[in-house]
Amino acid sequence: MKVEEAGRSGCPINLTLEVLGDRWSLILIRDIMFGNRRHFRELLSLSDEGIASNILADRLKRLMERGLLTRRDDPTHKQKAIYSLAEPAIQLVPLLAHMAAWGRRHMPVTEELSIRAELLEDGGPPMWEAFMDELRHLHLDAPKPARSVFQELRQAYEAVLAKKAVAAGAAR
Amino acid sequence: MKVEEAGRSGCPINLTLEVLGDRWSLILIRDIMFGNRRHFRELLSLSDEGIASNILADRLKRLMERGLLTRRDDPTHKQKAIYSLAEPAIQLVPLLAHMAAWGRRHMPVTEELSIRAELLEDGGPPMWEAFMDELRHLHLDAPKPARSVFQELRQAYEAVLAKKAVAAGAAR
DNA sequence: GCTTACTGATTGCGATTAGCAACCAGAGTG
DNA sequence: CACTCTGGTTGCTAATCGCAATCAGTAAGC
Repeated sequence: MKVEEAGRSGCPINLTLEVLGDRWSLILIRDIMFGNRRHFRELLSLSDEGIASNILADRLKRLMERGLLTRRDDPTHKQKAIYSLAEPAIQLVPLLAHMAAWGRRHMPVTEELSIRAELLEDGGPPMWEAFMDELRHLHLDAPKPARSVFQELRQAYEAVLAKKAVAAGAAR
Repeated sequence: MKVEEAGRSGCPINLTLEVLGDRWSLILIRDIMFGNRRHFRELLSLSDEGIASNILADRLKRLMERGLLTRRDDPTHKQKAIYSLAEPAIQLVPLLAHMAAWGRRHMPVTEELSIRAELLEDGGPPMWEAFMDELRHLHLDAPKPARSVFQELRQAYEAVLAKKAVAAGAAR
């Protein structure tokens, strides 16, 4: 039982790490943000990294307590919940873009999983802002913006998959 | 004994998290980077967050294995080691700047510990680049750049401390 | 109305990790 | 010689991780 949780220090980097400094929180936010996974089962079974259900439940709870996620009932199913990004989580877009850019440069990433990172890096802050506006539409009740970064990312991802399929076919 | 460590997925965000996704690695890099702490004891006893010596030893080893830090002997003391940032770690500057900016906006930070974050945020990419050049001088063998972001940050930090001391004196 | 599948979780349990405290040997200092 | 400082290591306990099994409530098919 946690008695208090005042944090180890008032340093902004430390405090950010106390919220996001584990191996799953940002993975979850990534999946909700870029994969638009809004239900428990989607996050559980579509997870590339294979999160366990108890860890998922725990992280969702923690992220809600810290104000990064919100949860509401799904009207189509009385037991279904919809998880949404709160504004602080939406503002992680630049951070995630930088993280992805760093990983792409220094880690053995796969092409299809890093094409979106490349796009986001090239797009820079204007693209991030557009994406954040779109997320505010999808997760908060903001109006729908003209540009859909979400669609741009998806199309680029599918183009790579298609290209790889062609290459695999030619090699046969 | 770890048999293999191929990673959970080839996603750049995931791979970055596998290296930096814990509560101490980035704290260490922050202290080496912004505090210029280069020895084990400095990192151990000047740590605001109070890292334990075994955790420190483990993280230093891990970060060296992953290519983020290097270690060399200190010529002034045969038992002393000097830890330096490698290029991949230096390239974390923008990431840390964004992390600090996010923390400053969404977490209960203290003024004196966030003034440097504010400066780095306002300075933007040009300041980050200048800082990275300076780090390459301090940690690799690059030439000394004209601008010293390090000094700018330190002066701002000390100015806040001085201001707080005056305020405390006036309140007495 | 009965079965079957799916919903967001919870529980049990072994393995790993975190973190505190004590300790260590080698090196320099007075 | 005694003392301090160096980068660590060891032992121990508590917390956390992560897999598998399980759960009760809901909806849909028949």
